[in-house]
Amino acid sequence: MSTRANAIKQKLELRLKQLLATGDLKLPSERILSEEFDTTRVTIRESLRQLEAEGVIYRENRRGWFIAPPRLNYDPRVHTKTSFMDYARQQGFIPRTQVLKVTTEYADDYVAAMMATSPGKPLYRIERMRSLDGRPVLYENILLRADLLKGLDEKDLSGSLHEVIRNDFNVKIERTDLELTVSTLPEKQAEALSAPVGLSALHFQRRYYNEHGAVFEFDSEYWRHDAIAIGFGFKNK
Amino acid sequence: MSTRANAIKQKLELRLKQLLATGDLKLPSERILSEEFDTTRVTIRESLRQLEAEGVIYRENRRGWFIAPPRLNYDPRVHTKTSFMDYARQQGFIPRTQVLKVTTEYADDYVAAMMATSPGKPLYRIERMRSLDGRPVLYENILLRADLLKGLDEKDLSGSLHEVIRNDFNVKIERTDLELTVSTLPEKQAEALSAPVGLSALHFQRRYYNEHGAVFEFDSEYWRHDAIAIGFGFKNK
DNA sequence: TGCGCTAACTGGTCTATACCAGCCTTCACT
DNA sequence: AGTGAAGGCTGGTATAGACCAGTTAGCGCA
Repeated sequence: MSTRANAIKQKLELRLKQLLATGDLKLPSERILSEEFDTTRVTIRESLRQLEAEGVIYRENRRGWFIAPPRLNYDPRVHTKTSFMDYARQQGFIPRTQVLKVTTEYADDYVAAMMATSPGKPLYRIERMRSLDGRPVLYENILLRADLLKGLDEKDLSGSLHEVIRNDFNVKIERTDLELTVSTLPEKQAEALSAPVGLSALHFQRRYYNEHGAVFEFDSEYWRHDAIAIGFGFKNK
Repeated sequence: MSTRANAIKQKLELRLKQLLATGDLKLPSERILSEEFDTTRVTIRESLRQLEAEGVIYRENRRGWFIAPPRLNYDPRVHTKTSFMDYARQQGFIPRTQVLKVTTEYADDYVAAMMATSPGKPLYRIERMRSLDGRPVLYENILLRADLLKGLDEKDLSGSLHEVIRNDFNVKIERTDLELTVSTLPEKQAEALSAPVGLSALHFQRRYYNEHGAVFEFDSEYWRHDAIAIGFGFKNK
């Protein structure tokens, strides 16, 4: 394209390479960049937004723009077998899980439908935030059937949830299904991740079935779009 | 949030419901909206961009903003078995495939590495665009080992590619791996889809292996982010 | 009736400017 | 040395206005 913003974007990409070479991960401020490229902040921001949407750079609220770290490679199918903590470490990240809230509630119509159960069923709700190398990347909202997992809310939930379920409860994870869409971070999630509201995000919805075909867990996860690459392989029958 | 753009976004969501109720899928123009909400086009556009990023609305170049149609539900694992045409029709869409370009070329270093073969190998390159109900949603760039699929470039490629491979060639699709990231539409892809450059997109990279473990096909696909929901289920071993 | 030009309308891009809100460094005082 | 207030930095949001480039509908002429 021959737009101003696009030309600037390409020049910025060169600058990023230079920065990376010197090990500097912080970009100059928008005002400095707009002087350097002889344009206004609005246009510079347009270029920066493009690079942000590509996952090349990201911003921290009122602190500045930074070069994006490598993505976590993620196979959604191993979620039940290998914990987040484990495979993040395998890829050289320092992962952390923070439990934000654990509550008990009762299924409303929507949740009851999603979990194929009846409204009013008691549920545990767990909200967690996970980070890589100190950078928050994932917000999860987990709903669990309290009648099938009584006492789970008093366990240590800062590690692998499925390890806890496997070890301390008589529930077998038989089947999983998931839906994945590209959306944006809602307000609450954005705040928890200290990310701008409306940042592009990958939204997972997951259902876990026990050996009797009942949904005992229903998750909603928001990942920063620039923090993750989904990858997996399979045999063709 | 208490920002102006966010308040307007919420009001817009109400307007969208009203429009949907009357069956009208076109939004009023930005100028009219900015008068209606007593603000400037810049702010209105910010609200519209948010809704666009969520996949609620989309725009057609210099024609206006429209309410987004339902997403195609897509299981990336059935790609080899069921064709795009078939499962789109199953979900009530009218699909169309348009072959943009078919060329022969030789593997460069990057492609050779991705296909685990040597540079210089002859390849067919197929570029296709696919649409649902007349709306372009997918751009694909397919690279195929010409030595393993000699003559493929002269077949009818406007239907299922893997059906052609299955029926007319002695190549068995044994295994697939794929990587999926959120990115944006590059210039060429955006043009082919008549979409704005930089629109959020789902980027697939796929590798197909034959029964001898060789990569005979390497794909790069860009989907409009608002046109697709990835969904699948699996058993936990 | 049908064709072609025109003019109005659409979003796309850009300038220039202003003020707000949170972060961070500096420096003076204890 | 430790503490705390101040001020300058950052991005975040908003206004007002301009011109560009395709789209579309309408009008007048053949």
